[in-house]
Amino acid sequence: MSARKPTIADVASAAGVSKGLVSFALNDKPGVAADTRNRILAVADDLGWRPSLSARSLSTRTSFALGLVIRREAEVIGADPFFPSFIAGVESVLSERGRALVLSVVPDGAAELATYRTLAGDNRVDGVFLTDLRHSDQRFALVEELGLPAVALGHPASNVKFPFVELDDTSGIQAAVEHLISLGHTRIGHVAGDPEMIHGGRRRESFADAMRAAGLDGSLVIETDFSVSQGADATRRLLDGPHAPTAIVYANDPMAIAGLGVAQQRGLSVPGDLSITGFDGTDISAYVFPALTSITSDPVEWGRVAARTLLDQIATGVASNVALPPAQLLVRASTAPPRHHAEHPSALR
Amino acid sequence: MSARKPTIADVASAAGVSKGLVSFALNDKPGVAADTRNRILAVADDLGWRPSLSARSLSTRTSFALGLVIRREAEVIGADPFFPSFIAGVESVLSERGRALVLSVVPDGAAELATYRTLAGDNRVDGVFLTDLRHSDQRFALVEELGLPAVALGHPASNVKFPFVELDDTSGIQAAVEHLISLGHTRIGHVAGDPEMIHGGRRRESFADAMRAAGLDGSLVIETDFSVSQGADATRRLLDGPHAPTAIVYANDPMAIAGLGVAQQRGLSVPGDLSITGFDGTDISAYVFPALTSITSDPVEWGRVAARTLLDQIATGVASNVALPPAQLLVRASTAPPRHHAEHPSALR
DNA sequence: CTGAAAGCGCTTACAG
DNA sequence: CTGAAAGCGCTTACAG
Repeated sequence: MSARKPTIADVASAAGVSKGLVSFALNDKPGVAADTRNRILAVADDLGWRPSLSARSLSTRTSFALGLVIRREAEVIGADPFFPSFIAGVESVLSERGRALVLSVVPDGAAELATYRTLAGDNRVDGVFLTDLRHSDQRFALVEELGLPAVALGHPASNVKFPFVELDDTSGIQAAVEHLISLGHTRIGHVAGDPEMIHGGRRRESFADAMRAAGLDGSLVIETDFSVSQGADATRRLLDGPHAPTAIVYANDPMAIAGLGVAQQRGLSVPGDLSITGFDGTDISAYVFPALTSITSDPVEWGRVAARTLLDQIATGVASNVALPPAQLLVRASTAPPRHHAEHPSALR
Repeated sequence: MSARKPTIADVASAAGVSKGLVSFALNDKPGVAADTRNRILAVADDLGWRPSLSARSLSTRTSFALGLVIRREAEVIGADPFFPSFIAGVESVLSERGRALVLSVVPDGAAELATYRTLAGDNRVDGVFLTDLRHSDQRFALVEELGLPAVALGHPASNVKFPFVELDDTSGIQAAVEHLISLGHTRIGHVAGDPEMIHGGRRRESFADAMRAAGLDGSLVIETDFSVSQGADATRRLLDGPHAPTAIVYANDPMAIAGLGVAQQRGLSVPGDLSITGFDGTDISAYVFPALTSITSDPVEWGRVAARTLLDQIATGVASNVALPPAQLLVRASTAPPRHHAEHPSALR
């Protein structure tokens, strides 16, 4: 009824105990008789007491929040649907545990590192998610220096002291290449992502490995920064080259959609003249024409598991690495036998 | 040098003043001689003192953070590139003012309201952004009840006590309709967004108004939830109807891209048989084939201005509404005269 | 099993 | 213009 929010002192006096005991009851500490504890909690509930977050933060040096720093250039940020889904997964875990997500979006590496420093220095978060891992990633040393608990998405290149949650994307790329080969393709190109990023580089290697395993030339690769515009550009260069591919494996869906646009603009039929595969199985990839064969993962689940892992790491100081189910090839309409191979037996398999 | 982070007491004793004076100097309060102030600040800098956020929060009841609650169903969340860009704009302002962004993603209206309550009850944020405004939006009463400063994106339907930052999208829709009419189209359909949402409803009205102004039938409208799948579905229904349109105005780009897919799947040529316009001018819309005529706004700038407005509102209790430059029609390749009107004079204008 | 008290690191009247 | 002290609302040894 009073305008003032009730504090722990109000609860203590209403329950006829000391503030300390209320705190113990709240935090499930031992040393409180069961019925005393229940009485205290009932009184707290009656009064509508919500323990003050800032008071708890000050005495426990805990912020009850987790941090996510996204480093993306303005041009790339909108096209990638990974983060919204990932964040939805993270949120589903945090909300039920009374934690909040602090999000930063930064344009470059310097701002990224500065942001982690500020987050840690302000005690703004209790731990951070590390996404878009890079080779020789400076964040690994930084979070250690800062003593900031962390969880990485993907398999770090070097040994690190924090847990990671990985989702194998190599088998998906391999499956895509094998699928194309089984359709009769032999000249297959790859529009790769940013080679600085571990997952960009690894998808590229998986492509090369799969081609090599089939005795084919896997050097038809163009690197990009994962952006739509570079995806379109890479497609043009591939098609203009001396050995134009009959199929292209893209490192993400937005680039594949841009590649589809380039092909169509040139009057090439997809998949008749050119087969195309994407990566991520985004919503929209099912609705372009032809519907995109893609490699699907589950970013929402990735978010959930990463959040749980980070929370464990913070609470106990240790958490085990998790391997999520690998990304799966989802065959839709953008892949078919190459035109001059249409009657090839392998196409009938 | 010490492992312990310096506190205000360390700064005070090092500078030979009281803690109170350090606080006054830090917060630019009057009553500190200029050279004393400079000396204190220099000492603080020397010691590498970072005022504790939680201590400040506890005494000032300020969190130095802003909240954004995004209510989206899982299916829609990934496809809409608005939020990543908007957030990047918000961040650019917050980071330079030492504020953080607390982000929540919730699946439905009940969770949305509960989240605002928690954010306010925990004093987790000093104010909130209100996006995706609805008619008779329950959040308007809620933020008032909670005493939570807010800024709305778009023009609220009712009178509200907080400022809003709007971006006119009606003139863009009108320009699109007029553009299509000038090309010779008379049967124009509209794949509308969620009618519950103010911007969804308003785009629909703008469409109807523009058609009416030209003496055309503006009833060829199908409502959706803004999702890609419903966009595709609405397109099919429009094309299957008794008066199949020769042009369709979509309420967002992802639906327009899905509509393009549907048209192509049916063997319709775009823009030959069907002209299409999108909304938002997303990156990818320039790379599909044919490149999408769309209506472009500037979500990054929207984020910047909204953040500044909310910060003003929090600091001073008032802030003026802002009208951003209206969304602009960007004509690309997905619009052309209808085939049987190709020789119509209006097409040559 | 319970209580009284100090402490977390700031801010802010209040007195000089 | 400056200092000493109380207060924000919790948690946590410490003593019983």
